[in-house]
Amino acid sequence: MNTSPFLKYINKYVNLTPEEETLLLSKIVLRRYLKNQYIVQQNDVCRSANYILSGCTKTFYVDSEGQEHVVMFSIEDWWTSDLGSFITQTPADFNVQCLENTQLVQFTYENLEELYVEIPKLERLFRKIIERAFVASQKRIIRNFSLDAKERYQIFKSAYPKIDQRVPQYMIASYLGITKEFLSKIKSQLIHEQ
Amino acid sequence: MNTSPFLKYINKYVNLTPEEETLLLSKIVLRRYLKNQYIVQQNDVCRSANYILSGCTKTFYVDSEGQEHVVMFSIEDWWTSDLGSFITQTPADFNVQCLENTQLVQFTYENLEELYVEIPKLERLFRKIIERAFVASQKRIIRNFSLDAKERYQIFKSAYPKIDQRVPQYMIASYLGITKEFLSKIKSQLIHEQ
DNA sequence: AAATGAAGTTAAACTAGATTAACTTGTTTA
DNA sequence: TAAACAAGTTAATCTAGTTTAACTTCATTT
Repeated sequence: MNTSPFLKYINKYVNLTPEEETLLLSKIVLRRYLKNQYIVQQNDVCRSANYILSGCTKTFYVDSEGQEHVVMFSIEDWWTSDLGSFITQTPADFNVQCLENTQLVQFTYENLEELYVEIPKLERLFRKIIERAFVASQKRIIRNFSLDAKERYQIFKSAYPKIDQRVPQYMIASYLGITKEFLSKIKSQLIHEQ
Repeated sequence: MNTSPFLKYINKYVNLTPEEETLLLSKIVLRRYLKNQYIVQQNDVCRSANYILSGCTKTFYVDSEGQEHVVMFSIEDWWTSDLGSFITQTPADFNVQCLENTQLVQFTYENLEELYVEIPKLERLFRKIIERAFVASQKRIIRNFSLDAKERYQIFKSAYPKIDQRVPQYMIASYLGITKEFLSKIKSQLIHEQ
């Protein structure tokens, strides 16, 4: 597996010296998961923060009625984890499952804590990454309240055109907070509209 | 205004030396806002990250139809800002308005950037704060999809009993993503249920 | 003390989206 | 090659929550 996309990603945020890069690489694990394998399971403690080299995952919650709710999709060059479980090392609320064969850069909790001490610049890196993730999450809350399902679907498609084509429609419906039947109706409306 | 609750808050996350505390205090501004004043206005660049010493704010978005959508409430010992605007120094998506007379500890963008360099521990502080905020935001998205309005209201009341009593009901309805009329109906149901 | 107006309530009519169920299409397995 | 199954579609019926509108309370202004 090739770590250069990962180092390139890191260097967009902070400039690491060659020694720091070596140290960083010594504390990660490269790992392959097959399609349908779980990276995290609800109620287990999430042991890793994961940067995706290739592949695709969904993060989802199974409610008391057994219904799945997709929180997010993650693809190459982005992160996936149950962050709440990871940072507190307590049982996870969410499952993270591979939708394709997936290659990851994994940080264990302990290694990441050590890295924060050894390379303080990484605090800045992860601060910035999470700032952006938080902002995106707040904007999504607002979109869910101020837009109807058709508008949300159109925004999703233009924001994540790659995901729309790689992922089953019923999961996209779940991400949008609607049923697969209603997504189907929206799509046929969009086709017949023009 | 008394900064000790603020320093106590900071020291829950990181231990500052007396010199670092002095430096930190030299780069903050203490400021009072009156009820109804705006700390941030939609489309202005958000100039400050704000820790609340006393008072209460709402963060809200006005959509293209002129409808208000409350993103969050903030009270003492918590933060308020348009983080997306603040970190990128671009126009704000949200308004932040005081619901009571409010006392703030304000960081300008420039001062906070300087502080991150002068006291790298603060990177850790803000990383952790934002991690927690992000986790809460993700959980809220899931609640909005997996619970009905009555359940969301009950969770809101038990999670934020102080806010429920300090804030007009129509704003709480907006935060929950429902109309004030429907919140009214839910409340009368809850009364007549037992 | 009357008038204005913001916040909240109640109830009838309405709609976005859910539920149920029957059907299609493509894929995997026996 | 048929059977079983997962993913998606269509359509009828149903419901959680919206809209509209009339009314109540209480605080503020004149």
